Amino acid sequence: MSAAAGSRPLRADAERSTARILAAAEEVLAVDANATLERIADAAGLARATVHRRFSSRKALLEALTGVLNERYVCGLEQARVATAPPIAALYRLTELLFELKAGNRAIMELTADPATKMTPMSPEVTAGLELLFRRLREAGEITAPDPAWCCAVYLAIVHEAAQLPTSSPMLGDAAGEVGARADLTYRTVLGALGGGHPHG
Amino acid sequence: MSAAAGSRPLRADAERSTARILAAAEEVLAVDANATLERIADAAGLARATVHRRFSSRKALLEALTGVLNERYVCGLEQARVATAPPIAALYRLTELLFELKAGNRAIMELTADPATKMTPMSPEVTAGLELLFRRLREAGEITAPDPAWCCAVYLAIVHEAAQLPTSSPMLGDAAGEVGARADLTYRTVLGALGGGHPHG
DNA sequence: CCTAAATGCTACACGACAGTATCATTTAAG
DNA sequence: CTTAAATGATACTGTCGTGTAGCATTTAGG
Repeated sequence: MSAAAGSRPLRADAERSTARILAAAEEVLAVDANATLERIADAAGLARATVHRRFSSRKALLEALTGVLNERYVCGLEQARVATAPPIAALYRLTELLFELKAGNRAIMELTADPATKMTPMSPEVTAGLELLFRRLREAGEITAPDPAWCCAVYLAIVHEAAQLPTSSPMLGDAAGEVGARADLTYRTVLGALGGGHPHG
Repeated sequence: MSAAAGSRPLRADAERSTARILAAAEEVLAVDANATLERIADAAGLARATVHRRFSSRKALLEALTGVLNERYVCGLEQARVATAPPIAALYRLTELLFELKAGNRAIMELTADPATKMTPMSPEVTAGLELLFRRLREAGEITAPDPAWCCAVYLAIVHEAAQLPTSSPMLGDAAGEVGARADLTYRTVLGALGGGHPHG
């Protein structure tokens, strides 16, 4: 669990602090990407100095945070059996997991990449997993869009929009609970967007 | 054309300065939403002091910029005859216009709204026009999604993604030029996403 | 219990940026 | 041409956020 395994093992409470800081950062930065370290410290119930003790700089904190997010994506990709399960099932499962893990936080992923390079904030592992999924979807005839990169972009964009959709929307009407309804909507929308044969659910 | 018609008519060169500043701001802020006023001034070929003369504060500049963007949207909605033309044709025309006018700059629109309120940066007029279009699309049976707000969100998200798609993508293969190909892709993707009957082009 | 680690708190240095002011110079417009 | 507006350049102020340091206190862990 430790953020950096390079140094001596941290004490138990210190480890908890890092976890609380990362959680607070995720929560605060999701609302305001330029939030102060002090705001994050407050949300974590800690002093700003402690934040600086666990993370040498703001940049370091952001990188650690994107690391956590990437881990979640990887976890989701594994659980969804993106490489082995029937691709439609994998897509559905992955979508559910993304909403459960609240990994749909697109804004946070773009905090690390500096404005100049515009590099992808997602790890190559995650990108590869997602592209594999959409390649398999295409080979199975579930979608027609030939470019995995485009598929990923559309998928993540729709996940983001579905996550921000107000609970009162008629798009989330029946059946399952909060996350289930959003996942369902995302699933159907993405398949339609990428040329799936299901015109509707 | 003047940003604020409240005061005496500006001299011709001053008016040009404001225009150049707004153009530079649009260009620079599209890359880095937190760019300095000095960077904007440099891009406009003006001194930072001049920026402060034409716009009383950074906030004022941002508001003026979103105003310009909103005007473009309104212009596009009018030209596309969103209220009167056959809805599919209006959607296609509007999409073309958005790419021509480079109005797809989603990031800039979110600069005005402070993180707390999370209000929509688009003017009610634009929102109403877009929702009208999607309501008409639904009534015409072109899409099935019942929530206009969801339709708008998905539409704008896909426009944004299509705008960022690299020119080398196989999704932009044949037929028309740059903007035409992106508009075409957006059009097909959106209809599919919202439950349109066209599984592919 | 005892030691070392971790934290809270305060103060401070440093840099970045917004905004203001002044003056000389250029430029539009009558 | 003549006047007033607009600009460039420079300097200055004030604020905010990051990062550092020191000290007293609390807490984990042997």
